[in-house]
Amino acid sequence: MTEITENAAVKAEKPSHFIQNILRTDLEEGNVASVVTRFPPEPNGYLHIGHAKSICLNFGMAKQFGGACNLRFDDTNPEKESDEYVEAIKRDVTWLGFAWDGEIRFTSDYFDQLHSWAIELIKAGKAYVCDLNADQAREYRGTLTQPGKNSPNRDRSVDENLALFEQMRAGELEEGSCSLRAKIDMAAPNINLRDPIIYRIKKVDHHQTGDKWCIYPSYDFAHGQSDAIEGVTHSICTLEFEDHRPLYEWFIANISVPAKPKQYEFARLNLNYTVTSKRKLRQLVEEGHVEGWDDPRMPTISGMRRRGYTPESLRNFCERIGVTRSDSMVDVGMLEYCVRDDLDKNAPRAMCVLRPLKVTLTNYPEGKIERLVAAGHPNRDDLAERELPFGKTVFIDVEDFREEANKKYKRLVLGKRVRLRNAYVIEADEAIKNDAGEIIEVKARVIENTIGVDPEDGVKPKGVIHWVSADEHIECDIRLYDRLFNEEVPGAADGDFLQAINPDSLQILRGAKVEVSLRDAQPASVYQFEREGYFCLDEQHSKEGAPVFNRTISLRDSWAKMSQ
RNA sequence: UGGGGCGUAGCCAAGCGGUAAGGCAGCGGGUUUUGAUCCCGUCAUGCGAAGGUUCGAAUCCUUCCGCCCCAGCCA
Repeated sequence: MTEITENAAVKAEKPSHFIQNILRTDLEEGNVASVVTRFPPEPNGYLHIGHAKSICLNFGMAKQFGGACNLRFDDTNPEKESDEYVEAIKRDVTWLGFAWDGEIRFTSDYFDQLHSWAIELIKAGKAYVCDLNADQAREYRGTLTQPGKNSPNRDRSVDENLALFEQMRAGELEEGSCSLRAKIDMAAPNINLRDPIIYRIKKVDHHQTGDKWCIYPSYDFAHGQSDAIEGVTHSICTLEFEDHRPLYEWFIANISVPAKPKQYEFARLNLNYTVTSKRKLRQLVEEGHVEGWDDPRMPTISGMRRRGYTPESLRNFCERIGVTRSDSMVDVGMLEYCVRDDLDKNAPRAMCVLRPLKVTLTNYPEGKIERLVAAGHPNRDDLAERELPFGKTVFIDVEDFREEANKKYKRLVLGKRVRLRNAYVIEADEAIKNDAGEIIEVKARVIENTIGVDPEDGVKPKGVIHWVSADEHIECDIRLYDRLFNEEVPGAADGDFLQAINPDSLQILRGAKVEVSLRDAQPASVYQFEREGYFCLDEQHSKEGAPVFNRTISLRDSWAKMSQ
């Protein structure tokens, strides 16, 4: 009874997407015994939010349908790849909350098999060594509207092809001088079928296989066959590979592979005000526009992790945006919502004054320190309470005091009352200024007996502001982040995405004051600094006794909206 | 102008011939010792456009329009 109701509710809340429909149908009709997917990154850069969508999809489908998902490094181009990236990718996938089936796989694990399948194609008269160089090959390929011309070497004998391919393998031929091509159709309207290159000479060491090979298979030749070797049933990739599907199927049909995997495509993630292209992200790193791949402003998994985004929030985001075949541009506001949603529920609360203004409580006894207690979270009693030392001098934020203000301003105003969160109601009497006319201190009074209750005289405080004890607190730096780009589609305007970089994406505040309960804060835990936002310790910049906090994201701020 | 895809609200996205789900954003209101959270309400006579079929069309047919991808020995 309950189950039926719950299932019905779940169904109404979250309809299935087309990949789920395909998997369910294939399982029901017995087309596959179980589902096997794979996440196939090339280790040539760090994973970003777009990869998170693919990871959640591939691992998520395996999990939902009781199947398996492999992690396979698609390492067919040693020139661009490195072990640093494979380590980072493993770390990121794990952090996101997924576990791959069995051992890590590498396409390079299959180089021997792939090589013998290439020979199989040659023997079947379906592949040949072509002597055209890259420029010539381009000319022979034709254009989008004109068919290509056959290579002069297209009808070489099997024996000659075998001998030549062996020479390629043995390193006897120069890089670029020739290649192994599949013999399909130079007049095919789909350019991918115009005798695609399946093996090329690259005399470079490989991060996994060392100097064993000087020829490497192309993506097209390696991917589907690797899927077949691993028993992948559903090879899920992005839309730009759609035109490659006929080629994927051609190889599977013409080679003695152990299984017949199928390729399905979905739309990659586009996020506004964000760049999700490994090439561009690498450029930001290499040209020093950011601190590194894990800079908190980067949309990389490692950057978001350092920023304080949680695995749960990212998974939820990927769940919410859906999986379709239509190009879309998701609003970053959706991501921000997911981050706030998770953090609001789970982040312990604390107080931190970002821009300190000294407040002296003239009627409070000199030297007296009260140990007040505050909840760890307003809606959860399972999070530990914390102790707040309260004394004669406190810091509040400069933004929270005005000499005069209209009724909409719900903070401290001269002659008016405000509540110090988790503490007393106070009333401001005087603003002390320096020679430049800047307010450097506020003299105020504590209204007695106002811990947990309103003032006895019936004059209620206008609002609630946060504060930190001047006697006991921790000095820290705060790093505030804003979007890295000012344009919705960076570079769409003049073609150069670097021109769209937001010069104010990082703002550092020195000398902020955070409450003492954060003495042992760890980088992995995110706190809500009440009324300000969510923050976490930055492991790169923090030093012993000199913590630095990253603002993960601000709180929603309707005041900022109405006051502008 | 070849081939392959995609068009449902500002942004995602259900819907698959029976009279437009849900979420984000926005707007209005309530609760609140965070201007947060939470709660309530509101937000497409309309589904890229025009014709057609049908008692009935976002769903079927025709034509048109727009956008994306493909001419690496990258993936």
